[in-house]
Amino acid sequence: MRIVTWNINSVRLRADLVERVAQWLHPDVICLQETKSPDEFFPREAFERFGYTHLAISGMKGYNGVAIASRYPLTAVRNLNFVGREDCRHIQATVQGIEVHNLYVPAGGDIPDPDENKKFAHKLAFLDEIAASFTGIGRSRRPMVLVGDLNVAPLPNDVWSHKQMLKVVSHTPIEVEKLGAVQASAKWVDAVRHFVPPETQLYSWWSYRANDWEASDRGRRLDHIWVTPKLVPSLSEYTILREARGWEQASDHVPVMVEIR
DNA sequence: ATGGTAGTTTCACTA
Repeated sequence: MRIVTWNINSVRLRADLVERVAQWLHPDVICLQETKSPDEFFPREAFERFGYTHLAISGMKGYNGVAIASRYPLTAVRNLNFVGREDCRHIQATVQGIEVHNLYVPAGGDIPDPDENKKFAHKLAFLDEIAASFTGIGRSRRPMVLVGDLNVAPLPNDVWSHKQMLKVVSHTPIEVEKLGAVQASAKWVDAVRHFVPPETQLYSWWSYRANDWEASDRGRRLDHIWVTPKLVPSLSEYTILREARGWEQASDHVPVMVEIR
């Protein structure tokens, strides 16, 4: 099974780019974040045309929104809400016996201080609640995959400059610590770092604000695929589709793919 | 320290 995660930054604007992702990566399951569309306006026809006839979607007007599109049937579809908000940041479904969780963690604003910045406080609380929701359920359950825009780049080589990013939201020690607690909650294994050693820089997001994203290459790895331990021996391939950042009308995030044999 | 771009909810908000 090939599973892709992609922050698409408006599914209505970029539905056609899903076909290009399908042609490059041949995924069986595509998990999207920031769809920015109420469910009744989700471009179902486009996904069906590309072969993704099974959809689990949770969207709202203008903000957030997550979706799982699959070539195989989706069962046990469920949304979870965190920090008391119904803001379409989680959807889960079971596909081919694997429980897939798709998450869009709050970005957290600009100031990395929960007292000064409510968005940062929300992000930290959100991470705490995800960790709590998975604690203790890793074992004795069906295999699980967690994907999404987690809005944290945990390793020093998940950002273009560890030193310059330590006080920038997405790479602060408190966020890295809390993401680490999420990862420990179900013994999640970072499936991309399973293939790529921590000495190698890896990014999945480049700001729209750079003059030349490719030349400056000030990226961050915000988009992740994690698997439960029993799936690790089955990990067979990964791709971070850097090319997609250069497409016309690109998202600022690129698709990340892992294959599980 | 500043401002840069993109998307949708638009002369404002989120990222």
